[in-house]
Amino acid sequence: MEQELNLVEKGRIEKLKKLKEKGINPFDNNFIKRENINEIIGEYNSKDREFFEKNTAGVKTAGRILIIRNFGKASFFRLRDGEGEIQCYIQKGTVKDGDFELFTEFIDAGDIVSVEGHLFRTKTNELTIKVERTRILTKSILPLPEKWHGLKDIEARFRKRYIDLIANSGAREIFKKRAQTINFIRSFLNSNEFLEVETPIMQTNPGGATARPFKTHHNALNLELYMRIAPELYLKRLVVGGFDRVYEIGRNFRNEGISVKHNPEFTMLEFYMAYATHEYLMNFVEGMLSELAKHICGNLQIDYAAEKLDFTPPFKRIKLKDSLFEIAGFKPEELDSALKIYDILTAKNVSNISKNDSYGELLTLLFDETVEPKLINPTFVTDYPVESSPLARRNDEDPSIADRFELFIAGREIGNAFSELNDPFDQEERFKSQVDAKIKEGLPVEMDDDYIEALKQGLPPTAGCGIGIDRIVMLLTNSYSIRDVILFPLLKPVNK
RNA sequence: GGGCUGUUAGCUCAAUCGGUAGAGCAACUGACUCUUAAUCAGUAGGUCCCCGGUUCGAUCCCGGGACAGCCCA
Repeated sequence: MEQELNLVEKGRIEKLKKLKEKGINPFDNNFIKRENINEIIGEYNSKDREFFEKNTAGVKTAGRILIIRNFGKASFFRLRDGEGEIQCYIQKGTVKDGDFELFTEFIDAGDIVSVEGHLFRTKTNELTIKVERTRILTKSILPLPEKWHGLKDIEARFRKRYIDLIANSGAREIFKKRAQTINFIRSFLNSNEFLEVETPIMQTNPGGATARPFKTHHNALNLELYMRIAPELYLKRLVVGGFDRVYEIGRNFRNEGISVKHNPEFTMLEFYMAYATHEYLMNFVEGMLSELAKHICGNLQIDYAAEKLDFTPPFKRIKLKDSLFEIAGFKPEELDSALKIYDILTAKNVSNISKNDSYGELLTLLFDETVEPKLINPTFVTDYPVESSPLARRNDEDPSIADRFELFIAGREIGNAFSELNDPFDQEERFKSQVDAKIKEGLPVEMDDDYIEALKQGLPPTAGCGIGIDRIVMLLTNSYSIRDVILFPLLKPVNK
């Protein structure tokens, strides 16, 4: 608060005082709009000049002034509300005596004002409100960013997202599309008889994925709690309970690195469908995403960075091992033992590998390294080794692979799905080895006995799928960084 | 975690091979009743990210730190 005020602030505070002296509240309330700006545009944009000469199109709206162009005895300004933007024109003579001077003296770009008047078309045929009454609703004390370049500074855009949203229409568009994406997915699932549910975010035993959780504490119970890393195990309990189709769209938390692809909190869709298989879900996901792309982008082909992504179904499908041959170009004899793969990975400087890793785990790592970045168009990869799929059902013909697929788009993992393992004894065994492995990594896990008990109660044959919403929104909005699609991404605080 | 880059006026950016900085927009004053980044004339505005060091003198050189971006692991 002791900071030096800049000149603009000083001037605005001076205006504030003068307004108060005149009995005008610069932080007014009690204005009800009759119409939003996009309603005005929707109704009158098609009407020509003659229409406005013959008819009086009265409007009463409000918004933030973006820019003012002043001409002595007249003034143009642009007004924006939540959805729309329109030009206004105020002229000495068309407003009450003294109101024009009040406007030019005290109103600045950035202020929020109400506007009442009639529509007309300017010389250049722009739909414009001729202002007859205007009132300041909120005085803005801080200046807007530069009108032409907007707010460019990446850090400032994230820290002060409200300015980014005022100044950069691209940012507004991204978050509208984000909302539309979630709405679309929700209604798609609802219309397929899925039930939306909410499961615990604070958990005593974080499971359903391999990741470091955030820790928190409940005071009254004196209980260590973790922020969930996935909702999976709770959602499947609900399928046991008889909700055959459930989904949750919600925040997960992973206490790991931050990158253009990772934010510590991110949004996932997980849905579970009883009496379905992972094969069935591939078709289902394909349908959902292609309709989503069409709904959001108006097209099945969308631009992403330098790539063109084609969401036309059917998506390419390939077995994990085949992809190493066909896409990465390995020869079968190069990958016929764990040791050989280990050597290839070591040569590629891949860290976090060990000679004790199983053939399947190494194969998956090699896939991540060599195939994943090349999967540009939507591609389902199937036949994952069972070792890297601890919650997935074993394939009936080949028990070394899981009935699972992952979906890749633009070189990134977008979704992960499988036929759920519902054999409580197999699950218990796999949990045990998973728990051992996690403990070795120092992760806080224990056996989820309650989940095993739920499976003993009987989980119907079920398939489930998780889709990263942030990453989907990145694709649909051509965003390079996850931070562009999260309103308030995590940043370190700046110490003063 | 490592490497590279950046941080200068409210915003977008210059400049200074070491002599305390400049433009456009925004602001302020004046002119202007159809503009579209309005125009014209003028004025004011700076902890050059922070802390040390070298130096007669540091925004610039050196060391440390903060935050951010990109790349790598």
